[in-house]
Amino acid sequence: MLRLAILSLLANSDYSGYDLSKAFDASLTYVWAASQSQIYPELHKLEAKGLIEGVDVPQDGRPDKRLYRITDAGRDTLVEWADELPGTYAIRDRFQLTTINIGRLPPARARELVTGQRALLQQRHEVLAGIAELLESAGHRPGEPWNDQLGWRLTVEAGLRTSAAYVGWCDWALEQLDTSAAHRSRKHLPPIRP
Amino acid sequence: MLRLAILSLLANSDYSGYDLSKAFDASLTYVWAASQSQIYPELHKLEAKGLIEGVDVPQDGRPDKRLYRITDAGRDTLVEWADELPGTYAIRDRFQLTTINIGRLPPARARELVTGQRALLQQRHEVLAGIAELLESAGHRPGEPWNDQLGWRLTVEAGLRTSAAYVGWCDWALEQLDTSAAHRSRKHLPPIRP
DNA sequence: TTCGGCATGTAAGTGGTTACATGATTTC
DNA sequence: GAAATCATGTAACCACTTACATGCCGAA
Repeated sequence: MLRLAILSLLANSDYSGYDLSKAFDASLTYVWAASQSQIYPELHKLEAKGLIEGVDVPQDGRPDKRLYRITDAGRDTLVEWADELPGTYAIRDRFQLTTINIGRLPPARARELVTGQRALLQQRHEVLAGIAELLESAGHRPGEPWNDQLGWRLTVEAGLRTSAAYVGWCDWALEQLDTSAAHRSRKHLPPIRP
Repeated sequence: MLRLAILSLLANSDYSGYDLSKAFDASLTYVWAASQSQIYPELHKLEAKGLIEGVDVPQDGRPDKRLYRITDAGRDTLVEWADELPGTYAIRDRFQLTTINIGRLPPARARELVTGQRALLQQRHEVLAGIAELLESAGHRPGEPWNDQLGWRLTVEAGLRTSAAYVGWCDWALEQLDTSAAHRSRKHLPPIRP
């Protein structure tokens, strides 16, 4: 699916491999993570298929680069790939595997882990909020007439809502952990009565 | 991370490879998807490491099976693996790659895709709600004293909240698509004035 | 002079998917 | 008689990660 992600970016503007990698880290990571070392080989494959074309751009003061542009065939293929309704929705959330076993850890450590995850998600939410503002100031606001770019705003909103929900869950989970831990300590350390 | 997922299940009860695969499809899929063909080799690896041990159980009327049980070393390793705070949170949401490009599709098709995704997430939410009820009737309710299994309820709640948020997003997205599509048709088909 | 940024890559390894193979039993 | 369920697996392939290699520039 990396190809779909790359074409989605190249459909808006030209990129070098390096710039693509930056663009992934800056925004697309929140939907589809990709590492540098994946991107270069994928660009070669896309060019071999004629979906993008690269031009060598000499630069002075810094290394030359190869700028890629999407072709007409590339745009057609992008639409084809996007136009598939997936029959399943598979997630893999590493942190939830920890959560399942969180009761095997000491309460203090359990708290630490959830707090850490909360920070990650909170930060993600802030970055996405920034992107949403940028998009809005660039004219991508709800209610726009139908156009090619309209999907970006929707995707950012999905990220905002799911990360907000996740942060909310973290807070709820912390409360749960605290009450459960309290029950245990009450059992083990009953209050002293003079 | 599949090992973590498998050990998490085996920590609660014994399973054959086949049963594990079923258990994944029935519940863990919503956190960590795994296919049959992955599970068998992984079980061999875990047994070779001494984290689980298998016993051949002869059966009549159906093929013999090999039941796996977690070892003490396995429980220790499970806790070690669970006790890692991840520094990043990488998602890969295929549908959002479609969403980015949804403005390139005809409005009717765009609607169809979001509606399809909504159905998937709605179903996921219902299955998770069923699991939550099961857990609660089995005594896994919020406020329980600290225990090994307490994480399951938390994980199910995370699934409930994120899928609910996703369904909410789908509804919002459908509204957005409708208003954008309406703007377009108003442009192309201005109202007739006698 | 050392580090970070720009720019492009390779190699080795891990993780995961899809499809297939086998074979008995039960259900439609 | 065909299909689904139980049960275990293999093989080929694709996707992704981590680590490394190269080389030049500018800033601290």
